[in-house]
Amino acid sequence: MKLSERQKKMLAFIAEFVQGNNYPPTIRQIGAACGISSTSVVKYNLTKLERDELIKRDKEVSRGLSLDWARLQEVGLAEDLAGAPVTDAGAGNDGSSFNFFQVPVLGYIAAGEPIQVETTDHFSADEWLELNESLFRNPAELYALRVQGDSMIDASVLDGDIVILRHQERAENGEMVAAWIDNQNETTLKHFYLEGDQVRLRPANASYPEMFLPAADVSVKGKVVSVIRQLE
Amino acid sequence: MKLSERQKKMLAFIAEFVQGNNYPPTIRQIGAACGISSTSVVKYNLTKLERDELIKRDKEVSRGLSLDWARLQEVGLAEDLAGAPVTDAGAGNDGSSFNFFQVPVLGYIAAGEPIQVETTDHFSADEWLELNESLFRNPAELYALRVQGDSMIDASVLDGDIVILRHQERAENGEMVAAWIDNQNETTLKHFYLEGDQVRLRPANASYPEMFLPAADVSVKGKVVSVIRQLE
DNA sequence: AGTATACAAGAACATCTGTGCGGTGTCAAG
DNA sequence: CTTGACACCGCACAGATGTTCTTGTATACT
Repeated sequence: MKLSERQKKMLAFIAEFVQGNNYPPTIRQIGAACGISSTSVVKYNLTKLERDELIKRDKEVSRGLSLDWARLQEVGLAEDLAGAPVTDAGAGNDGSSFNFFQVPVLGYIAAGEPIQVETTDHFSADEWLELNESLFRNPAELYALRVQGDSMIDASVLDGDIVILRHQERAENGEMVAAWIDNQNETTLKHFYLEGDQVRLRPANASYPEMFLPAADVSVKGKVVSVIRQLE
Repeated sequence: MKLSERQKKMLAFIAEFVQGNNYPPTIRQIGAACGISSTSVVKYNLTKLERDELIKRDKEVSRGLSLDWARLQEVGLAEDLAGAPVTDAGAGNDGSSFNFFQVPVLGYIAAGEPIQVETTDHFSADEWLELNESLFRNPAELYALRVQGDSMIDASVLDGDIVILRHQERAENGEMVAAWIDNQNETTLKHFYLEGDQVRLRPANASYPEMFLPAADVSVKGKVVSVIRQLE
């Protein structure tokens, strides 16, 4: 499955629009935002996206579409979309009288061996955390992942914890990040170090090896800003 | 501000519909679900709700409405809307709710040497956490404390973490609790073990000693149900 | 060349959907 | 009794919106 630039743009716009308006855009709005003059072309691409199960659509229903965050996470797109900056016009002004906000829980991330992100049964597409705004800045850039594995145990991040990440492409050395490894199609949770043109991904567990990769093969998907653990 | 039964039903239906579909219902769908035959009546009541700022509406936009959960919470309606199924037209039901609540952060608790803490005065709480109800049951019993010290570090609870506790007098052996030590007027965070008529309070850090006390001198103030850490 | 496939445009079409307006019944105030 | 606000109903209508049909342009493969 390969997405065209246009389709990615559509996904980004939908994500952004929904976040700003609390309801999805119309075909024509998508077209306008993505520079597509014809409604049929939008539908054409929407159908593609639906075939890939990246979105869900209710036929003949106005604004009857929603993103499938589980799948998006699976193909490594969710992180980009979740932190999408709200730039475009038309997207909403919400009164922002909210003093709390929602953070999408996108799925699982490997803290042990990098694993294919599986978004099978455990994860319901719309799981959200509600957080107090005072604790975070720029909540729109946040998303959450459930930790799978124990490789970050020495950093006091345990299997099953929820990590909250801020979407960003760059990280300082030593920060805990979600890193996407290109040729392995995997996202993993590690300490990040840029050393020349190499990236070192360090687990916080002596029984796991460090990973050394060409910087070009690693993209930072976000930085961990919070850890939440449920004990009961 | 007083809402009619019909308006409450409409709110409940909207909440439920959005939960199940990820997009809002149309005026006609609301009407059908709430036993309103006329679209204008729906609009009539919708306008009322918007005047009270319980919902937000974009005029001339299909499905252009959204609930203002902040306000709903404010007027104490959020709880009612959470699980209330609307009998008529079934939208997807979904156990999860949008309910959230506040947990008072009461102060500091010692994870090293015991220090004094006040656990009764909710109103002087210097800070509140906003949490999603889906994560917890019986939120009224919850409160939070900031951890001071590193004696629980082996349990992955660090200095500065916030622990959320459920208020309860009893604990199972091994659970992490906030324990009040009578003759010292102190509360401390420890693993709890009842051994005969003695209580053993075990830190999760080899450099701190266990405490052995008469059961009569120790009262459990609550059990840790969650740990939250801010990294930035 | 011939054919199949992916992508795109534009216009016509069929619904969907919010709005507006006239009308009904109730109820309390004048 | 009359008046007026309030809650409600039906219905017509315009504008919003998804779908479909036809046409055109590339590209890859036979």
